[in-house]
Amino acid sequence: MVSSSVKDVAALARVSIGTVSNVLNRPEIVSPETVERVTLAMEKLSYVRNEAARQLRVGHSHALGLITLSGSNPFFTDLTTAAEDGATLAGYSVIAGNSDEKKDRESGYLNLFEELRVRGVLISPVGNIVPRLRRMRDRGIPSVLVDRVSNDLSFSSVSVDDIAGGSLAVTHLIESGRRRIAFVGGPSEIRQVSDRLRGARQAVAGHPGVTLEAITLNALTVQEGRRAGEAIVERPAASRPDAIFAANDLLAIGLLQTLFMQGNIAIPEEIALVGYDDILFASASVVPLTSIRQPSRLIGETAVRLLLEEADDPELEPRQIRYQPELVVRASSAS
Amino acid sequence: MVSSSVKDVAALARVSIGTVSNVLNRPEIVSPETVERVTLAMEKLSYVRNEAARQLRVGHSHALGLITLSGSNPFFTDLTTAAEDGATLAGYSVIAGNSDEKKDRESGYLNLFEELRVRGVLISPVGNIVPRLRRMRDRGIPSVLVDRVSNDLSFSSVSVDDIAGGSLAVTHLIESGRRRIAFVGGPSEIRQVSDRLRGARQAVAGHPGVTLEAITLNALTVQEGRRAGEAIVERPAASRPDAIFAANDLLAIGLLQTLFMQGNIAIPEEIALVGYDDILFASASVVPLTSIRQPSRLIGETAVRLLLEEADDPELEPRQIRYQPELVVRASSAS
DNA sequence: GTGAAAGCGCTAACAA
DNA sequence: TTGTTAGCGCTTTCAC
Repeated sequence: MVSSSVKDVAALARVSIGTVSNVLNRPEIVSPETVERVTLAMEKLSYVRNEAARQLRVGHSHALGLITLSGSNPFFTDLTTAAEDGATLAGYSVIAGNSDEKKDRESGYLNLFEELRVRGVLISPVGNIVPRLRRMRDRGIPSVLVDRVSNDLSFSSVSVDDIAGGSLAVTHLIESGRRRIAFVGGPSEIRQVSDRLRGARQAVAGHPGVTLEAITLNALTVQEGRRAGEAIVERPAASRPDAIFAANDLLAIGLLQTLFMQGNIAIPEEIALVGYDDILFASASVVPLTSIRQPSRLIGETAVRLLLEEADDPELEPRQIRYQPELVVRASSAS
Repeated sequence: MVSSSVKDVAALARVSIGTVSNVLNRPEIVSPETVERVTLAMEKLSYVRNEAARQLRVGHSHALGLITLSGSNPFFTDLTTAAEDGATLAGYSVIAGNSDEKKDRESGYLNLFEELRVRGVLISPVGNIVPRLRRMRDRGIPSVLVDRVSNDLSFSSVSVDDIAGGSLAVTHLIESGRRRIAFVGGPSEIRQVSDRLRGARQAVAGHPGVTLEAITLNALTVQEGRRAGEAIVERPAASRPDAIFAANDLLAIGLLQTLFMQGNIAIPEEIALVGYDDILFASASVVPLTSIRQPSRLIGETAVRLLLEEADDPELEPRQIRYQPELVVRASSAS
């Protein structure tokens, strides 16, 4: 048995295929009896509309593309869930992919989204994809940046002030008496990372006695956090930092595993630790984690809203929405 | 500007559209020079194939549908990532959704997948969807169950022995001297939950002095774990369990938050705790969590492989693949 | 309120 | 090796 089409439904209901299409798309213009008859026929045949055919005809799909930096970071999974909820409400579905911070994965999803003629794309970019996005916009696929501002402001964005966040974290560390601060972060091409570092530098700038060391990793994962932790444990105690600001909570949890659980370094006494994102596990980690909270759901919902507005009206001026992060103090930094 | 089509490419390259299609799909049968010329034209026009049109023609898409129970449970996000990797290798993309353990969400995704004419679906079901899957299979969309066995074995599945897992957990608790055991689990319609409880019951059965209390929650989330924890804290100490087996790690972490961090109940001295899944955070939680490890990536990869094989050959007999779980002992249960 | 028919972009069978 | 053509299932004028 194979899928039935409008033609089969039309035959069974003894109407034309045009009418079937109408009950599908504008039931209000067809008489109640006909709607009834057609609906019945659809059920009898368990008809399911062929989205590809619909899309081929109308020119674009009912899907939104979303690319995040990670599929396992709770910050992004929350954001994704919120985006899905928002999209569903508006009658769209979202195809979510994650770049794992890799340019070729990012590019692969963009290809897919173009082939699929998605209605628009939400993206937290790795590389410099503005030219690519511009080309897509020219062909009718708008995009909005999530958790990131576009350099040239030619695209809408929904982000959180990462410079302020970095500053918030490090200021807190300095105010609790720390002097040798290390920033542990992922690849610096990722804007979120470089901005948080920038904020950290700003905070340090006003305090002559305070030093800031930047430790650069390959990714923002628990594994990489562990790696950084091992390197720190191996140092002589005197040359270790007395505080670490991790670019996200996953990193911080990795650090906790090697520093505290394996390395027996007292947190926060010997080293204070601040993470970023305030994921659900931050408060329940081995040493409850001080973190910078971001409104993940709000970002996802807002981004979908902006995107859909721009899909409906391509002439809309790009808008930059920026939320402020919030410091949540817990044991890992409470001296 | 609007997307260009094979027609535009053909015109620019001065070939027929059939030839353009051939360089797209079977470049080996067209002469190198022509390939060259057509490729150049494609680049010049930045042509992107219209997947909807291709799909309409060939009858099915290059996408696989995947429905998990949760988008925020690391067990499922790992499984999803593995499935994506496997699918990508085979030239497919995966559209991942999560039911949040809700039947209507599950059904919504199945509708979407049917409209999209995905090549097949991977699903960790909530309700009894076998009839629905059967209907889809009749229409050419095969499916394989993930993390779950079909009751009637008419579908392939890739799962982990949850009864063995539950038994493993509770046997461990009994052997470390616990007598009043509580099972904290989500909705019992979820097979994983009822099987883990079943395993727990089996373990208890052989030990006369041991009791098992089942506490049923609405979902397998950190929040619900907290809720269960609060209820236990409120009991007089004497009537509290001396061990808890949580149906997953998220629940266990929620329990840790209320029992240990708010309620000042010593873990494992007063209450031992065992979780399930061994997610990345289990080892770094406030009291490192004893857990039952499942091969999440292996499940995802294997499921994709089976699905693709069945998509290529619908006559294939269903296969049941079942992995064994593994106990990982950490501080939360080490008396 | 309903029907007839064109055409979206592509692939594949067949012809040249 | 390349070109021509039918047709996938749908939506949408335009008649009636």
